[in-house]
Amino acid sequence: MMKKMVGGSRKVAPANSELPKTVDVAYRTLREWILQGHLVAGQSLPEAELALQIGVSRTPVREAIGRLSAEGLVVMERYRKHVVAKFDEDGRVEIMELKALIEGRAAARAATRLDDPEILYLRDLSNRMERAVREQGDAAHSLFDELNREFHALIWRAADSPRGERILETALSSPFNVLGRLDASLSQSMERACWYHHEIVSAFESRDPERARMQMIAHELSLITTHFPGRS
Amino acid sequence: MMKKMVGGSRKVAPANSELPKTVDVAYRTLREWILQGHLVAGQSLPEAELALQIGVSRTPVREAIGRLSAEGLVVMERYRKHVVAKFDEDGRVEIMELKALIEGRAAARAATRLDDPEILYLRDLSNRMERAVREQGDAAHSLFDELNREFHALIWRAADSPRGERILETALSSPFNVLGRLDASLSQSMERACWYHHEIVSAFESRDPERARMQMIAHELSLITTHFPGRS
DNA sequence: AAATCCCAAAGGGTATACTAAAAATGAATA
DNA sequence: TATTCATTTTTAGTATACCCTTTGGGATTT
Repeated sequence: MMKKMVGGSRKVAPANSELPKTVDVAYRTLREWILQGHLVAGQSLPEAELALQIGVSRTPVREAIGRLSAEGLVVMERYRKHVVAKFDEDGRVEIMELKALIEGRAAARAATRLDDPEILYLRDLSNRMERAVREQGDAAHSLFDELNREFHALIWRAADSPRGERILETALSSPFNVLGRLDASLSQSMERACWYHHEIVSAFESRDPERARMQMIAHELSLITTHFPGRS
Repeated sequence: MMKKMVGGSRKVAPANSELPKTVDVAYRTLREWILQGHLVAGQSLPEAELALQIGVSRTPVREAIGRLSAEGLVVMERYRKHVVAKFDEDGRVEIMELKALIEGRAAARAATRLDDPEILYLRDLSNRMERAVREQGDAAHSLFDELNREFHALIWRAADSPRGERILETALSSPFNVLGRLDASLSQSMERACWYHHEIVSAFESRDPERARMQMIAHELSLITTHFPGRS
């Protein structure tokens, strides 16, 4: 059989070196779609179709799915068919517990590493979150989310624990970690979170690692009760 | 055309062939090479050459490297060149601390989930490890390693925490977790491990999750002192 | 002689062709 | 009509061609 002239793209990618790799585009896009719920649990992930939708070829889509599979957000069903992972209640609780442990360690480390201005800033963030909830109620959600992210991000930066951080944002990221999923008593759960935030900042002010750890763990575990009221 | 598939598959799976994918071969091979030290830290990973050595094409090698990169065992240097990750002392300690937390949780869960025969078997394993060290000294190393693996594996099985287990064996696996790396006082560190093993089993016998957690954490953290004597 | 530039080699990134296996579809028969 | 078998279609796995950027050595220039 004669070898044919295969492959080779006529219209090949731009010549910009700072251009994001298409595999990263595919990865971020798919991850976003899964976390946002545009791709629901159990849904299959046909490579060709996704490639078409994202606007790249199958290869980067494949690699992206491989990475998501390594992270646990995608699993292989029977005979090599990739589907969006479905998390049962046990799985969600497991993730939240592991998250609590790792975030607790980050808080403990941060307690001895945050400097005074950073702690002041955390107190400020905490106050702003509380004010937002008090004044706007449920409507404070998106602002609260942003401040909350900043709060935790600053703690992680001080914790100086890159591997822990990476585990958190890959293996332990999940669509249900966002507070916004609570359909009922949203402002109540935000109020509770504010309380824990204040306690955590107080522990930082005392430079007390174990107190910071415990409050952070309690904070994270409280989300389990919020999401799964019937849980022990 | 818009017809729903009424039939579905009544006939379930004919004999599944389950042949080994080359990407898995590449992944396991590279992982092994890195963990065994055949590929040293900082060494570059030329796709074409590795593909040739492993006996597959570049594509599966690429995917394997991508997964290893997601796990942190491989990093991208400047201009998209993949190299074996190098772990400094801080990185190793960080991994061991995270490992301690997660194994501690597994022990706590196992304490209420192990049944009597399993606990008896753990006691037996613990005794056999101790005897091996007492009778053979440093030479007990490989036997000790095997029994130790079995010990921890049984705890993990009882813990019923698949995500925690997976995090441990991907993000937290590293070449330096093996006890065998200690050039000096190997039998001493094995003796110490035996002591902790006995304590852990005792905690299981008392069905005391927090005691099991603490002993397991202490066990894992003791490895830090063993590997890095100067560490606080 | 040192610095610079050019060209070629090397290697990674992407797209696509090819292959094989499983699911879907249709046909044939009881 | 329902079941089973064969064919088609779809899709994942793999290999490879071709693109681009980087890099290093040697030639040229100052």
